[in-house]
Amino acid sequence: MTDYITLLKENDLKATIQRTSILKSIDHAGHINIDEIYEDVKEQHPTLSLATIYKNIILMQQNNVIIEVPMNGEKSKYELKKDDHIHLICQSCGEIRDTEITKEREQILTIENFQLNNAQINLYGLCHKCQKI
Amino acid sequence: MTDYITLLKENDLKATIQRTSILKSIDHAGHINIDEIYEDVKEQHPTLSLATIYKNIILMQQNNVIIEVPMNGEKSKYELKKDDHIHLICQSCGEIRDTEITKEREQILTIENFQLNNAQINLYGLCHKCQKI
DNA sequence: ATAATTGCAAATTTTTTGCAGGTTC
DNA sequence: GAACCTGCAAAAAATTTGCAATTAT
Repeated sequence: MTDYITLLKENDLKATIQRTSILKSIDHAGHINIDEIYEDVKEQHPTLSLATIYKNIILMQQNNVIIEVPMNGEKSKYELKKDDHIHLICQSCGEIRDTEITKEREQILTIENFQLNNAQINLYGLCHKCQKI
Repeated sequence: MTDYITLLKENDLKATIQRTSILKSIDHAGHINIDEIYEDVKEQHPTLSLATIYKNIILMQQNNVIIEVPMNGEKSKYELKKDDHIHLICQSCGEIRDTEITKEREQILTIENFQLNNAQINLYGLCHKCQKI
């Protein structure tokens, strides 16, 4: 993903330098929280305010550009909008890896009397590297 | 579940009236956030302070009495500690239903190179009732 | 040209902290 | 009676708001 301007326009948002910067930061990090975006984005745009980040995070969620990833015991992170997937969160190093919801897995999410809209699956544990330590 | 005093003591926490009240509130609601606990608990114990709730929510999580359920776009809710399970969250009426992670479903949680510790699965959609509306 | 967006500062809301007095075991 | 817990008030942190100036289309 690289054309944030198109991404924004396709979703009925004006392409401001602030928005493309925020998206670049999110895309680059994969999963990132508001404070981290702020630190990140300030390097190129020292005047970009935290209020602008808050406002845009809300707006870009509403317009399906980004997704909130609520975290256990810490601030929510954000990622670029993509199909439902599983987050593997390492409790040792903090790495968040995405993994696909395969067809077989999808069936498992078919639950009687419930019309699924979207799935938020966070698995906490140890990544490959940290298992060896 | 009814014996909150034993539950607390088994997990190395003193059984105060504040703690049993908070647990009763959580247990009764199923899933509930801090403000709701406060409103709830004040009825019986008008002097019970919000600070006490915050302190105890942290403590009871650390001591495995309760679990945080981070929510999309709203404050975290809390539930009594139990085995991993799936939350079915109705986007229309807000109801949160628990459903078991069956043996077949467990397959979704088996992922190469990841040592699973605990699973946080929130499915957003429409409950049976709200599908008909 | 118009409507939307930004940055700032201030307001609000949420969460944490310190400590004197009270409670549990 | 020792250690822990509570409630209060105050502090700190997080988020939202209003508005004049600027920017995107």
